[in-house]
Amino acid sequence: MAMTKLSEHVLDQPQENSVELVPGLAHSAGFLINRSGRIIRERITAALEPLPLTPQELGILRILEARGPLSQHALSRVHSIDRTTMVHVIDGLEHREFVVRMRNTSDRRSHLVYLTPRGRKTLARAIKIAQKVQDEFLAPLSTEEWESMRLSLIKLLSHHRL
Amino acid sequence: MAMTKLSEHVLDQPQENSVELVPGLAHSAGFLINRSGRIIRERITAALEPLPLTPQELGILRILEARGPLSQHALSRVHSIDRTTMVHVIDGLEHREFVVRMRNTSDRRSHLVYLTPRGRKTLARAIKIAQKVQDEFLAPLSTEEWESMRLSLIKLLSHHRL
DNA sequence: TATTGTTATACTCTATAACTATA
DNA sequence: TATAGTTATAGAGTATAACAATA
Repeated sequence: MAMTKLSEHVLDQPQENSVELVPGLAHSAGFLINRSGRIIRERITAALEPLPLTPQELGILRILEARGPLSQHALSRVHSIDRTTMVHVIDGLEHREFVVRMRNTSDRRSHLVYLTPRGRKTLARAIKIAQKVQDEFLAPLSTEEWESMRLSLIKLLSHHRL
Repeated sequence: MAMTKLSEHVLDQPQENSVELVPGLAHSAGFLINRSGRIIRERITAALEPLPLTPQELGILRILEARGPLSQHALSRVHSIDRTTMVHVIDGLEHREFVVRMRNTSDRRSHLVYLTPRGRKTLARAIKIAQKVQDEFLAPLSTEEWESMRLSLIKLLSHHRL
């Protein structure tokens, strides 16, 4: 359980809310986005732990569901991690029987990664759990506020081609 | 230089833009926020490298400037990292003479961390550099769009007390 | 020659546990 | 007893370099 404990630190010292008291940080995109990202990532990590699945693995299962079987290298490009990192991630998923590697018959250098039925089932559960955490996290925003923020984030990602 | 290379991976394979092609991820707050956070963090990391300063260290210098001298433990609470991690961070900043530790005369267990003149000068340079990276990162958004997103992020952070 | 997957290795960031000095 | 700082250690996540198999 290598969860960080971002929440507990400050909860008992609410007067030290860094956003309110450090004006510069309240205007820093890097601070605001990364701090928010850390909070939701921690919560999703904790919520998915019993499956067990990490947020990163959830992302990979989602890509496989949407795009069908992919080679490890293609998967690592879509997911923006190094192919050497992907080896270990797929090792873990295969060990839990959420995916299987199969030789690509048309290019025997590559392995195609397939979702297993068990992987699909776990994916469905994980999506529900992540959705619930997300709803709680986004609770302070109106539907319109989140939709506006979501579209802005997609604009940023599209523009920077990632 | 242990920078990740999020940009380069996909730039030569633009058709594999994961946001556009994986519908589930385009609605995932965790994915969108963390991916955006990673991009801006990488860019600020690269831009601050010559100072040298990390984004995390920049945050600490900003807190010290806004709040005055703080103990390491107080600083670790405001910045939401463990006090044992803070030891190493302050070690690094002190080694570059951006801060100094001084015994707190009213509680001799604690060290107060002070910004040095050199630290202030570096902070000023770093803020300018980070601002430029931020402006480039936010370029696809209108002023109103970023302001709306900024207020939403602050709402999220305030609500979750971090 | 170039690419895919792999292994070995290392770096960064973070945490936990146990210690010392002080309260 | 409790807290501040420290040290030693470990884990997660990521990268680079070198290699074998295949194209």
